[in-house]
Amino acid sequence: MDPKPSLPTSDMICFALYSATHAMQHAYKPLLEALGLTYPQYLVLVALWGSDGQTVGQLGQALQLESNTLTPLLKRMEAQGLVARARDAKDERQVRVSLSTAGREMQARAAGIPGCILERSGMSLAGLTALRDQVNALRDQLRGA
Amino acid sequence: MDPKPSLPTSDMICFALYSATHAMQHAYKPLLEALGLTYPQYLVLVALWGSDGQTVGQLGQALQLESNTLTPLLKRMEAQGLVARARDAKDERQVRVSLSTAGREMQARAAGIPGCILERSGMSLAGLTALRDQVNALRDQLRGA
DNA sequence: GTTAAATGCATCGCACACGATTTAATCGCA
DNA sequence: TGCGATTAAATCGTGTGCGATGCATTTAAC
Repeated sequence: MDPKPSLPTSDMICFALYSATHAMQHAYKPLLEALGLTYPQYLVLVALWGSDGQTVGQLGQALQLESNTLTPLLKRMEAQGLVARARDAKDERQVRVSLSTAGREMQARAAGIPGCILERSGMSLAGLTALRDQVNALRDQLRGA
Repeated sequence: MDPKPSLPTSDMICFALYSATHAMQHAYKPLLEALGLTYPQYLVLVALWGSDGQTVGQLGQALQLESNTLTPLLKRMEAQGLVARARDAKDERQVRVSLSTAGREMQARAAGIPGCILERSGMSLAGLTALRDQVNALRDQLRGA
């Protein structure tokens, strides 16, 4: 299952994250496909459902993505009619992203997704939470160093 | 730090993996850049250092990648002179990938990388190993269903 | 009040990643 | 032997990701 049992541990944890991320996206894919969304697009919607009208920079902070990734992604979502993009009147350097009606309605249609994934994971909520905290701790250590 | 505290847990573990993977690749990047490698290319080399002359399919099995990802990746590595690609004489459907001299020499030049990452992670070897096993278990659960 | 620096977003180029399809080689079975 | 089914790579199109760069706007300094 693992690429090579003799791999150094630090390489193996990295590969584990790498392949688990792929497996996770694979699990989300059929659920999101039914809504016409990709995984990063879903993340943008989740962020906006939590707080609408965020700037591109705030979304990037939340999702750990740069503007060069977000701009084309948001433009595709705008073309799909999920969000609207508009320069902030106070500071015209900033672009605020807001949910359209279709974008808000998507929340109800996507409501079943987390439960589906939770079930597929075969883990308890407490187990997942603990794992999440450990993975986040590793991430912050690597980023913050 | 997290996108939204109110996110469902199964979404949050997924995002944790997603962002930790990015952070990990970010940590590898400067080390690999000095060798002229990307992270997936490094993974291919690690796999070949373990067992040279694998087929494209075997590499895909090891790295959990499809031929549509591997073929252009391997072609770039061939253009760089790291590997050679040749049809198997016994079964000409298969393409065997073997290390060049430069590809083998890269192993010594990359020897310090796992130690660097281990240090950057700020975790003990045992801690990393335990985390790796949990992440792998989640991945297998998602994949194997 | 004009200029220099910083900020926020967009553009460009490159490298994955994958679903769907195609092509070439091998296998299975009558 | 022959030919459809299967298998292994390669190809095609779309969508991220990110480093480097550019441009417009705002802020700070003088």
